[in-house]
Amino acid sequence: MGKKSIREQRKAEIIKAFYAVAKKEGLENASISKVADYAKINPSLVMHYFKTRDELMVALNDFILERYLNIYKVNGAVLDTREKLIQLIENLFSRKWNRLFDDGVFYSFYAQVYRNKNFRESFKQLHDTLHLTLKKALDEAVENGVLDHPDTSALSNNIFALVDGAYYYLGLVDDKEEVERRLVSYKRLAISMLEFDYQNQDTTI
Amino acid sequence: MGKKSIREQRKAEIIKAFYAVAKKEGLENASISKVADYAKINPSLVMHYFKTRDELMVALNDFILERYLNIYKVNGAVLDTREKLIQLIENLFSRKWNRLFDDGVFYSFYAQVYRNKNFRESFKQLHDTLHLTLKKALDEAVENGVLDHPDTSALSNNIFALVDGAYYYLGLVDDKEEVERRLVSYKRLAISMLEFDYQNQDTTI
DNA sequence: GAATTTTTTGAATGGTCATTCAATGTTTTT
DNA sequence: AAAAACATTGAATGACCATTCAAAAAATTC
Repeated sequence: MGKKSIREQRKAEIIKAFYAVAKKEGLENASISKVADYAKINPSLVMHYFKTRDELMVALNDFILERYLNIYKVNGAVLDTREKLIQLIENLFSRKWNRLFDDGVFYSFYAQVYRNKNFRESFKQLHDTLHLTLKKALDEAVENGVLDHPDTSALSNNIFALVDGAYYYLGLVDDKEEVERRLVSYKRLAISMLEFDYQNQDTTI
Repeated sequence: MGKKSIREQRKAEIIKAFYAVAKKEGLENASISKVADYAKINPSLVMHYFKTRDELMVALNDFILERYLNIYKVNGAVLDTREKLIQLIENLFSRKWNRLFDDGVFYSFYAQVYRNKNFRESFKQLHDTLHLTLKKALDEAVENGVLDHPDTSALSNNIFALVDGAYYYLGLVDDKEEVERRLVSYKRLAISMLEFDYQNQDTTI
């Protein structure tokens, strides 16, 4: 009895409108009215589905984190050759091309991590999931004899540090050729990290 | 004739108040009134020295970038021993301890890089300066025979990628012991990057 | 077509925002 | 003490903000 609910679709629409406005004008300037305008609905409708703007923020954050997770989704490929392993590493650096969300919006949310414990925890959980996924892939490579490394967990973390740092800097670069050049350098370093001969390393730091 | 101007000191005070409020409540919530309250002056006085809020933003950004530059200021030490070189690299990872500004505020500004070309350019210039400073230090180490590396420019960029990525992730970590553990791992990797034997590396990527 | 449920609107709220402007205070020089 | 230059205030502006609420519109069931 009564009208069929389209609640979830509407909410999704609103979140996407919020994202679109934030992308264009910055998260801090994405107001309820602007979002409603963009979605061609009444501002009250936004408030109907999200009691406060904060609720909308959390929803957009979840939306972004979900997309972020997809970016690094492991293609089911079995890591049984050196080439596939290298391809996996290189894919980590190609966020730019299959990017599904805006870096400006992402870093705006990231900035909140320092003031909001909930944000911090969900961000950390996401990143740890990503790191763990890579670790598992590396473990598979070890099992298949295409990688020899004593600590795949540390290796995974280190590779991600490089990826994150790379994109942090590349966000500042306009020149596409410079971006390409840097990416080659970063990728080469990441791949060299697979090789590193820990036995010869001085551990007395 | 007339009153002595205290313009520059007042402006500095206001910028610091702006920074303090932004640190506490987030950049997006740091309004003129709140800044004036914090500085115990009238909101109009803020507008007297900064015609628009945007002008205040730019001023705070410059202030932050300046501090950021100081963090990595090279201690005049001559890089003539292996230990000093390693110490220099390790210092890059100790932002946490001599941190002079808030990461939340910093990343809020960084997020603007994606929408504002002026911000992007000043950020890039700052980072390139930092990278170049490290490169010069590495060159000195090469001259003094404590480092053997074919491309100190790339090495400098790569080390910074690791530093930036490291702090990106560490911003998510509450547990101090975990931070320490990670730092050790990152530092070890950075130092191992000094060693890397490029002659043996497969360059057909 | 009445009852029910959900969607959607439109008008109103009070608060805060950045910004303007005229007036007042304060310090220095002559 | 007058004049000049600068610092500072306080009141007012209109725009926009998130949020509330009651009413209307639409769709589904009986």
